[in-house]
Amino acid sequence: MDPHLLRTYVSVARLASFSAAARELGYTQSAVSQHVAALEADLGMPLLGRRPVAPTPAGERLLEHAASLLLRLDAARADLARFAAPPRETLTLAAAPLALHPRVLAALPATGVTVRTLPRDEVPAAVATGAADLGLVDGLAAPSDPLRLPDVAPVTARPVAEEGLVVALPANHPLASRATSATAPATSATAPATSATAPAGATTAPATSADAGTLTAPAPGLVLADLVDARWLDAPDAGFPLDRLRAVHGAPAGRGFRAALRYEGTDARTLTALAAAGHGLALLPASAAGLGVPGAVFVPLAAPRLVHRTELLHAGREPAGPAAELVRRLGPRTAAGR
Amino acid sequence: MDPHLLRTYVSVARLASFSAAARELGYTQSAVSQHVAALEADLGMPLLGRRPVAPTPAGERLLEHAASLLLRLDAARADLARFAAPPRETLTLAAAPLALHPRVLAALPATGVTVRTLPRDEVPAAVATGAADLGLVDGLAAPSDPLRLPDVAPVTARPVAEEGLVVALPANHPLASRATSATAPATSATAPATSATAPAGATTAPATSADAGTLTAPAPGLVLADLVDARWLDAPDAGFPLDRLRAVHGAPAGRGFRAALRYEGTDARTLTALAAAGHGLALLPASAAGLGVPGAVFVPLAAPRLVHRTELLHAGREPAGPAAELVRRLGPRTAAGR
DNA sequence: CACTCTCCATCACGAACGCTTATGACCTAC
DNA sequence: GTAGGTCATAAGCGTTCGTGATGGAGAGTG
Repeated sequence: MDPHLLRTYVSVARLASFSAAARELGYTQSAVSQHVAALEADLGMPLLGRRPVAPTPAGERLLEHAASLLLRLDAARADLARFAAPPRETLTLAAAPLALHPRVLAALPATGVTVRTLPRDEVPAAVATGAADLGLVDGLAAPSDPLRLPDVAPVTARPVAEEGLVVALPANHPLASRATSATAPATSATAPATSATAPAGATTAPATSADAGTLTAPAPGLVLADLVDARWLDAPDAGFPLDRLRAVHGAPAGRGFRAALRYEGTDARTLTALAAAGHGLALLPASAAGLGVPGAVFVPLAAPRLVHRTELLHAGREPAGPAAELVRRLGPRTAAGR
Repeated sequence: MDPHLLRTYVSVARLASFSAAARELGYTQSAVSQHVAALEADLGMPLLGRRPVAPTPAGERLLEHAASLLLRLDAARADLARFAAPPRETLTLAAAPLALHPRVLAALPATGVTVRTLPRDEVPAAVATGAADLGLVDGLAAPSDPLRLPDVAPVTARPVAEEGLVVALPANHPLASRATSATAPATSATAPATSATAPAGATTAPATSADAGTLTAPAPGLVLADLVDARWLDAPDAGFPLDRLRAVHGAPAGRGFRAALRYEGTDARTLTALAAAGHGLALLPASAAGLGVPGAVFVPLAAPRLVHRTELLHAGREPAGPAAELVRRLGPRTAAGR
């Protein structure tokens, strides 16, 4: 199980071609063929079906292991390199689409910052391999529970903020009347000041309701179970995967929360605009109301009791340089939670 | 970062000797020297100080990574091998010293079972590498919270049981009067029936306090904070590491919970006997009262609100063979918790 | 059906690598 | 000072690894 062989195997499996993998890796097709043969001989089982080139069941299994192993290998390299090199002056921040919390924006240094939006599950890898100094990931969790991050990469997580969840609707949607606040503000402020000062861990109650018309008799929010049969935006890279909603609701994978329009991209504002245009519902953090999307209505999610939690990731034990400063500003308490 | 080089590096660091590592690995001392030199050249930094042979700070860091990487490499191998081979007939169970819960004992098949007690942090590795089919780990956690397992190995955890915690004392200890029940039963039953039928997740309330008189209120149990200055048994392989108690109490590492006698071993009954003999306090699951150690008194822990949680580990997605049967008997609910 | 194109497997060869033996430099013990 | 231990270095040599060339197997085309 030489990592070299694993690397070529992963390439071959991904490209479904020995020749293409050879081109990508700078090898000869012959070498790639020998690599795969060596790996299959080492493990004593076929890994790839030829013609067409596709992984066997065992090969599929190996792909999962190999991805994790190679990532951790790179992460170890990066960690050691970071250990020796002097701390960088610049700060690169990898953020999931909905994770760029106002609290973080307020704590960023004035210069030398690069922000990169990535799909949610690529952020830990970016932090681990050193492609980014810090990462911001978000997700659904019970109040004050840590996020269940995939343990593909060794990173340390610190809580940043928790806030309520809302469902984005077009203004003419039948359920829009349950919104507690008015439509989105006209000014498209980049950093909404609401909840920017809320301490992490505090469950942001849906306070400061604008008008009291919807408070008592009509439901103050939506129940996710009532939206199982609705049409949702399928935005695996920008919002929450629909399977996540199904898991939260307890539905089996593939049942309920049907997809309407599918959005392949990582822009949270685009996603909100699509919801506002009636192409499907979207579950968003409450601060999405500050995105300034005209025509969007946000209805708080009343049940199940979930929060949108944001966590800050860094590699290794303690960050250094500007990353350390940012961590210090965001998290005065070092070991948060259990 | 060839795993071969990592393996030799780990051996050299552990044995603090190039020559000894060469003997252990079946290499020449020269080869080991070249391995280390190659690794240092690859990473561009010294890893070992010579004379005496000791890791540099960067080398210490690499050791952590290397241990995890090599373990995962072995785990991947074992998983693939398991994937191809027919399911085994026998069942090997690796259990932490306090994790062999009566519920599990009751569910074991009649024949073909091997139980192996290991230190707590070696159990996941044993399961991942295939040295054991299933693992049982225990730990302190908030009620219904999953254990925080070190992610050194890719394993799947399922809850088995939760029960209260007790502090083991000798009968003549000043705090022994706070015990709720009498001393250990005379009969040394192998499988205590108490709490064997208690459902998982039920917090064992400290009920039926014995007598009053010590302080203002007749405390029905002990508060961990009152025992910070007591002398504790230091049994890193059998009980809970003292650092774990310090972390629970919020004390900095190394402060409080001083060690009295140190026990190097994995026998829970021995540990209880040491506590009964007055060599120090020990924090144990409530079912330890059934170990049948004469002279031992067990006082429930009233605060902080913690439970002794037991989880079952298995490698891969789904177990096969007798392991699958055991998992099925223990965990009717497949996906437990969040 | 022949032809061609592309794909992957196999063979042979040169270069590079990896391990061993042998030797040197250095330290500690007596 | 010598002996015994350590680790580093050099030379030798077998093995491995990658390349280039060749061959068989399908797929598409006329």
